[in-house]
Order: sequence, then C-alpha cells, then structure tokens
Amino acid sequence: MARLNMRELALKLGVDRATVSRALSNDKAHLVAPATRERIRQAAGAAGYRPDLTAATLRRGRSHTVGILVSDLGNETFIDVIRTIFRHLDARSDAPSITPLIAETLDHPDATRRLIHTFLSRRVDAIISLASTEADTAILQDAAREVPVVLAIRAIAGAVFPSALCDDRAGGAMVATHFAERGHKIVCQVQGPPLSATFKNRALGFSEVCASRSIVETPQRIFAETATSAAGKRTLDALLAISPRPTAIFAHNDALALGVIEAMRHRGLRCPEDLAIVGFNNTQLSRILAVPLSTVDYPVEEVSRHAGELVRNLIADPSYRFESRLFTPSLIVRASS
Amino acid sequence: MARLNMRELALKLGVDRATVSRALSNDKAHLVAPATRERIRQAAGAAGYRPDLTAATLRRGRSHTVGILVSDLGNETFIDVIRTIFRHLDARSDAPSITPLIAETLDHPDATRRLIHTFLSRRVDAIISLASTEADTAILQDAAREVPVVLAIRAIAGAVFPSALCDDRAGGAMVATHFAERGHKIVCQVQGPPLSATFKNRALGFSEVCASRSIVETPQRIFAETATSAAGKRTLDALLAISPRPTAIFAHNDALALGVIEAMRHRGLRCPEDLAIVGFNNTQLSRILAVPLSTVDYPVEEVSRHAGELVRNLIADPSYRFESRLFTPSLIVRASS
DNA sequence: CTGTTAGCGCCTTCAC
DNA sequence: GTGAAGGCGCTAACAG
Repeated sequence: MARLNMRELALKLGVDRATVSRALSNDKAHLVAPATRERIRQAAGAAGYRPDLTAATLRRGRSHTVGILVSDLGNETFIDVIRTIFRHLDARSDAPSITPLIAETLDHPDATRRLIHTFLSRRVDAIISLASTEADTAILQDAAREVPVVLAIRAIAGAVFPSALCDDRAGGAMVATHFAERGHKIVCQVQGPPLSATFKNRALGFSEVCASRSIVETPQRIFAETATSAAGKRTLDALLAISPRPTAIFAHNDALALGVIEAMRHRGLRCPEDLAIVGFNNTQLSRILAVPLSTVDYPVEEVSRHAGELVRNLIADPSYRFESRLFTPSLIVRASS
Repeated sequence: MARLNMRELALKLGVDRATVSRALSNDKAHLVAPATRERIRQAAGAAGYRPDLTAATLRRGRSHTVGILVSDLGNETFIDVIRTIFRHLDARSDAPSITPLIAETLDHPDATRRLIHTFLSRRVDAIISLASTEADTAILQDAAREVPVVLAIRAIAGAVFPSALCDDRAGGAMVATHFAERGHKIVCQVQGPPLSATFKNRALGFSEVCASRSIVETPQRIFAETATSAAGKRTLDALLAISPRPTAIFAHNDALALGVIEAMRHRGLRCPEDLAIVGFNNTQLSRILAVPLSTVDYPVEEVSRHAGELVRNLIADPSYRFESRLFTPSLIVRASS
C-alpha cells in the first residue's frame, strides 16, 4: 500500500499542503478556520494519513527523539529510571511526544562512542546517559557541543554535566550507621566495579562512617567483577576466609546481596544470625525474599523527574541555567540486618 | 557548533556533493577513484563530519531502523532476545547498522497502537513484536501492509505472521513427563496470564501429558495476575488449600517459581521435599538459588536468530517466502524437583 | 570516474 | 485564513 503523503491529501481536499500541515499541527492549528481544520483532520484520520516524521525532522531541525545510554538493560533500577524519565517527558501533552532511542553500552567505551555517533547522526534532540564512566568523558563532552547531554544515576568526577543523581555516599553512610547502631564491630563491603562512580561513592560513604564510629572494616576488600547475583555468590568464600570474621556485610546492590544470601543458605548459614546483610536499590526481589532484605531505597522518582526536566529545559533553551541535583536515598530496614 | 554538512565538505575539497556521498557510502565507494575516496574519507574524519541519517532516510525511503515491541522491559528473557536479535542483525558488516526503536507496551492494546503508529511515522523498515496478544491482531495486520511485521516469542492464534517461537506446548509437556517419571501423582500449575499465547500453550502441553499419563491435575487452577515473583508468592496460600494436596508445581516462569519458593521458605516448607517445583526460562536466578531451580531452557539463540533472519530477508524483499519456525526448549533438571 | 539535476515529504516564510 | 515557493541534507538517475 503506497503511503499517502501530505500533497496527495491536500489535493484530495482541494486545499494547499500548507493548510493541511497547519491543521494537523499542534501549535499552528489555530491559524486554520475551525471548519476547514475539522474537515482536514477527519479526512486525515479516515485516510490513515501518517505524517512522515523523518521529513519533518529534516525541515524542523528537531527530531523529537532522545538518545538514552544504559550500561545494562537487565538492571531493574536502570529500567525503572528510563521508564519514569519518559513518563515525565511525555506528560506534557501540549508538546509532541518524544521517542527514546535506547542503547546498551555494557560499559564498553568503544560501544559508547559508536552509539553516541549513531545518536548524533540520527539527530537526537538530547542524550541522557545512565552509563557514563570516566572513560567516556571526552566523548560525552564532544557530544555536548552538538546537543544537550544529561547524566543520570552515574556522575563523572571532575566533569560538569547537568545531572540527576542519587547521593550514593549518603546511602553508604546510612548503612554503616545502621550497622553501628546494631552493635556490629567488624564489617565488610562487597563492592561493585569501581568503574562507575556509583559504587565508589557508596564505598566511600560507608568507610567514612565506619572510621568515625570506630567500626572495623576488614582489611581485605571484596570486589565483585560485576554487580550481579552470580558474582555475589562467588564472593562468599572470600568473605568467610577473612579474619577477624565480619558480622555484617554491605553489598553494593541487591543482586550482589542475593548472591551472598544464596551462597550462605547453601552452606547452612543463616541471615541475619550468622551474617547480617544490607543491599542497595530496593528492588522487587528484596521484598519477596523469605528473609526480606534490608536495603537502601533508590530515589527513582526524583532522579528521573529531574533528569526529565533538565532534558526538557535544555532542549527548549540550550543556554538554560541548569542545576544538577543529588537526591537522598533512604534506608529500609527489614529482616536481613 | 554548527554542524558541517555534505555540501560544505564537498566545497572544502573541491569535489561535488555526489562524489562525497559515494565515497562515504558502503555500496558505491568503488565508483570513486581510490585516491579521491581516501582523501574524502580522511577529510570527513578530520572534520568530524556525520551524515544526517534523517535526510538520508527521506531520500532513500529506508531508515535502517527497526521498531521492537516488548511487553515488559524488566523481563530478562525478552531482553536477551532483543539483544541477540540485534547482534545477528548487525553481524552483517556489509550492511549499514540498524538502530532499534525499543518500546514497552505493558500489554495495553492502546499503548501498542500508539507505539506502532509512532514506528510507522518514523519510517521503521520493519517491526518486531515480542508483545503480541490477540487484542493486537488487527493493528498488527494493518501495520503489516506497510512494513514487514515479525512475531517473536508470542504467537497470535489464527493470524499468519512470520514468526520465531518457542514450542511452549512441548515445554509444558516436558515438565509433566518429568513429574510422571519422578512418581508424582497430584500436580498443579501456577499459570501466567492467558492473555499471551505463551502461557496458554505451556498449560496445554502440561495438561495433555498429565491426562495421558494419568497424573491428577488438581481441579483448582491457580492463576497469577502477572508473571512476577510477587504474584507467585501470593499463590502459595491457595496452593496449600488445595485438597488433595499436590506434590509438584509447574510454575509458568522462573519468577513465579521464585515467589512460590520464597513463600514456602517463609512457612518452613522445603523444596523439593515438601513440594517440588519447576520453572520456565532458565534465567540467571534459577542457577544461583541455593536449591537450584529445575526449569525449561528457553531457546533464546534460535528464536532470536530466526527472528533476525526473517526481518533481514523481509526488508530486502517484502515478498520473501518466509518460514515461521517453532524451536524446542529443553528441560533442565536441578535440585528443586 | 565525476558532475549536474532533481526530488524524497514536510514546514516556514512571505504574500495576498 | 489560505496559497505559493523554497529548502532542510542527502542520494539516485542521467550525462558526459
């Protein structure tokens, strides 16, 4: 079925293409006589006319498209943030809706560069990165010369981008404080890959409080290669080999925590009696466990809303005086600690 | 920074825009003298020139874009299939790379219609739906008049679309056979929402084998509102109220299985001693559990490859005589059954 | 092998 | 309130 275009539709109605364009637009519809406008909209609907957005993009210089980089599509928190950002972006029913171009970097700088290149070639109106690492600083700065670049979830140390972040350091600190209050003297972290600022900051906040409250962080540090439950599971042996043995673990996210818990269960160790555990993110998983997981609730809503606002304002006015913000998470104490 | 366009680049090099276009293309580069071609490519790289793909799309009538519908971005199996499809689509290094437009339907027919509309307006070269339900039949058939529409994972009964599916009925049958072999006499399913053909077929295959091997399926059927662990957790009360009490459960996916297991743990019931459980999908989760979950391995690779091939061939030639295929999953017996 | 020309479908002046 | 005309950046068709 050949697609109907605007010229053909105009011809059929005996009006000019420009009139059709105006009648079908959001912002210029008032320039068309109400009767004509309705007639045109009716006919467009009946004929199944669909404006060609690639042509409109070329003409307008605006694609109503936003590129979004995420390191791992399997991460519930990232997905929640993406969903929520676009819910906010599309909530403005006056503005035309925005199509996200979602791409996964898997934390490969090469992939990141390629994807950003693609975004720019496709004329995205802005880029949101939930995946930035220090390796991407230069690429992102380059991109920022062409379109607004907004960072969410992950900051880049030493680079100034409009951003919407969780105060991971405060989150780490909350966990340490909680351990102190529960009387733990020896604790340990199961750290996520320090490539992303997220985990670095969680570790920092936790360690600072441990130092100030004279809790001993075991000298051995446990790093998981990835922030997944499989990697978490593999850390238990190392954890149990530590002497003196910690009584509480801060796992840098819920997946890691789950891995540790399953490994413990396998060995017949109980949580929290043998080892208390706190995770991070407050994922669905943390709630369904038979021993519900203590965790830090990620401020998904706030981070997403602010990221959405930054993007919207920067698209409307690239010189918009943006404000980066850091949102405070909150500790949720459940049965695992 | 004003973006450089092809005309400006050509001017700078003292050649025609068409020559630049050819030199930078994949398929017509051989038409340009090697020396000129290299000079142009160098200069393009140095100047940071990026062809405008929206303009190219308009001219070519091909966007090198594929729309992909998924019901739930939080589902590991869907994400795996999406990843794998695009790995296959992009593997052909001769062809220009394809940008996916990923959109989540949450199984709302309205959202589906809107998203398909957007895809077509953005001139996608094809649509892949991993989210089709019977409510979408008409919309998808409409769309199929404009671009190839390929179904993956979920079929639509009574509609003919090129598709790449898992033989869910066979999968359900395998689980029942396994229960028969283990000597279970009374069994029950925790069914996912029948909206998607997936769960209907799993249920059917399971029930058929139960009937033929004279295993009793408990008269009460357990339906989870969604195929999530939270919903699975809530089914345990109903399961335990069934009389006669089943000794084995077929949960329609791993998330449901996990929910049931956690609820059991909460009550002090052991798996598999008190209740054997088998899930579906062979997700990461199923492997890390302390009592590793028996499950049915989803043929992600085959489904994805075939979906990718269908899309590639149908884009190249819309009248391509496609073959829909059904791939057989395989039972993985672990400790939970 | 390279240049010329035209036009993809839309939106935005400008004119009336 | 509507029409006429041009051009966004690219590539296909046709010359030469």
